[in-house]
This record gives sequence, structure tokens and C-alpha cells, in this order.
Amino acid sequence: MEKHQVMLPTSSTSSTPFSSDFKVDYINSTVHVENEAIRTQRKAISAQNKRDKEFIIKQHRYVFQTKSPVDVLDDGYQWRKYGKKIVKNNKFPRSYYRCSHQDCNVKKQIQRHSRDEQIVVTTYEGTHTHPVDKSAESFDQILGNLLIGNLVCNVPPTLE
DNA sequence: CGCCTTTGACCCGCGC
DNA sequence: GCGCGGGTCAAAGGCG
Repeated sequence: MEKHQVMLPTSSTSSTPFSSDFKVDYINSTVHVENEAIRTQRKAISAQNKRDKEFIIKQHRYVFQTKSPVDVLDDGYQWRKYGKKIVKNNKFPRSYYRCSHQDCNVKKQIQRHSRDEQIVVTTYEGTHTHPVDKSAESFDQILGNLLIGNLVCNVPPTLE
């Protein structure tokens, strides 16, 4: 079954390279440390974070397109929206979601195709550190019905 | 009350 | 150095 190749890992034993302490350290630094020290620390964190991100992206980045009237597919995981952005050359905003499971740093971006608004481009980054919250069967069915093409790569698909 | 979405502000990298 | 674009933060408000 070709379409199963695009399924996200429903569970994984590999841990994310992101430190779960990152956010706490970051917040504390902004509250307690002097400005210059904050900047230095932020830069160090940012550099480390960037390396982590690059590592994740190289390892786990799943991009696929579905044809669907709804933006957010029910893939069995719980997601919390943390941002929305109008991106250039696209009339539709891009939405940013994080897995709401504790200590799971998987993210996904959702954006409609600028030329064909029926197409939803979904980008997953990272690997879930926990089992799927509910049966992924529904997601499988959705994919079976809606999948029109998929990519598993390190670069996003063209959105034009 | 806890978790979610919304949304403007902020940060950072990059190209010029 | 500056401006732009993309990604994230976090306060405020909503909902079950």
C-alpha cells in the first residue's frame, strides 16, 4: 500500500533532541538576568536550538498534500495552535501547530495551496515520543480518500 | 479551572 | 546597517 508510506510514525522509541528544559531556562533568563547577559544567553540557546532543529529536520520531515475542504486533518494526535502567519505569494495564512502531549515537540504547519485552494499542504517536523492518542484508522481512511500525492523529503513542496 | 485559539509583538536569519 | 519574511511567544479571551 503506497499510501501507508506517508503515515506518520504512530510511536517511536527515539527521543527528541530538543531539551524539555529549554523553555524553563529561556523564561528564567528573561526574568532574572541583565539585558546583555540575556542577549548572550539567547544567542547561545538560539544557536543550540538551530542545530537541534536542523538535526530534526534532516531526520524527520514529512510533507504531503491532501485535497480536502478542511484545513486540519484528524490524524489521531492532539494539536495546539501557536501561531498563524500570512506568507508572501500566498493568499492563505499558514497555521502552526504543536503536539499538545507533554514533552513531545512535534510540530506541523498547515497551509492551503495558493493556486488550488482545495489542496492543503501539511508539513510535519519531528517524531512523536508517545503513542497515538486514538485510533489512526480514521486518518488512514482520510488519506485513502484524499491523498493526491505525497513527498517525504527535507524541503517543503512548492506552494505556487 | 484547564486547555484551547487568536493575534499583535517580538526575534532572528538573510539578502542587499 | 537596514528592511523583509518566516517562525515563535505570550497575553487575553472563549469554551466545555
